[in-house]
Amino acid sequence: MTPSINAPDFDLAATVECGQAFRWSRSADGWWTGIVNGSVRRVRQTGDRLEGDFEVRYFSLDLDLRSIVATFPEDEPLRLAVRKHWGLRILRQEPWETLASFIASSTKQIVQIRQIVELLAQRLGRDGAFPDVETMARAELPALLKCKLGFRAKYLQSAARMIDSGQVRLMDLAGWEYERALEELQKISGVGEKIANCTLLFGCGFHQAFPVDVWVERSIKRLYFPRRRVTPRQLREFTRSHFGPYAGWAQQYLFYAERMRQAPPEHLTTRRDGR
DNA sequence: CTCCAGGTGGCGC
DNA sequence: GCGCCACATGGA
Repeated sequence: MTPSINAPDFDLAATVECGQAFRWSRSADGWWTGIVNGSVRRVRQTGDRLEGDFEVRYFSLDLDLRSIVATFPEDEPLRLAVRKHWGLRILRQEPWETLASFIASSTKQIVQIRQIVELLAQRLGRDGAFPDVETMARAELPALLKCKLGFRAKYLQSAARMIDSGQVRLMDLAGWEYERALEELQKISGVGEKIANCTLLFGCGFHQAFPVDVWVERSIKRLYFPRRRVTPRQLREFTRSHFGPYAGWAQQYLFYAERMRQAPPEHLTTRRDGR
């Protein structure tokens, strides 16, 4: 019989579908299948019961969601997003796969990011696992282009090479100060503030990292700065000061709520008419 | 066919 | 700093 635990304050579907991970999919029978740290995992949630091949740490089930949300500012927009998607948790993912996935993400739709990550795993990885840094560092550009990376191929290749050669110390970042870790990642060409923050939040345990993409920017402008001009400088200042020590978690609630406002419920497909 | 996508680097101001 | 543009590729 499969192992199971009581997992209160947890929404498996929201957690794996909110845009932070790209290798989970749901079967008709309600089971989710994902590849975590190179191995296949099958998980199902029924009410508060979580069963299957789960890892408590990966799903951040060792953290108390109520305590985290208690650190959020008392504002209505965030309160609504949290209520709507209660149980969404930030995953603890592998740093390299996280960085690589988000390098692949720039100006791509989520369905296409999933496709690129899958192609990289199938063509370059072992047994469907995401290719490690060394493998990616040795990969030639044409091989990466076949994975539909387009202009991102050279960025991914140089990222792998900088990490493999020790110029960027990806595996050490978790123990560093946030600002220093952010700067370290931005030494990589093709990695700016947004991708660096995604990597720190989803892959390196920095709860305060606050990625600002087009959806979050739209959300924040609409909810917090209606009919006002906001410069990039002001936006950055706001996202770093307003949301507290778990700002990244707040960001994910805002991101997912904004996506769900415009997308059909179960798939993160896009509409382009803005309504 | 046209438009656009979890951005970034390089450019001119 | 800020605003603009190119950058590959595929889905709508």
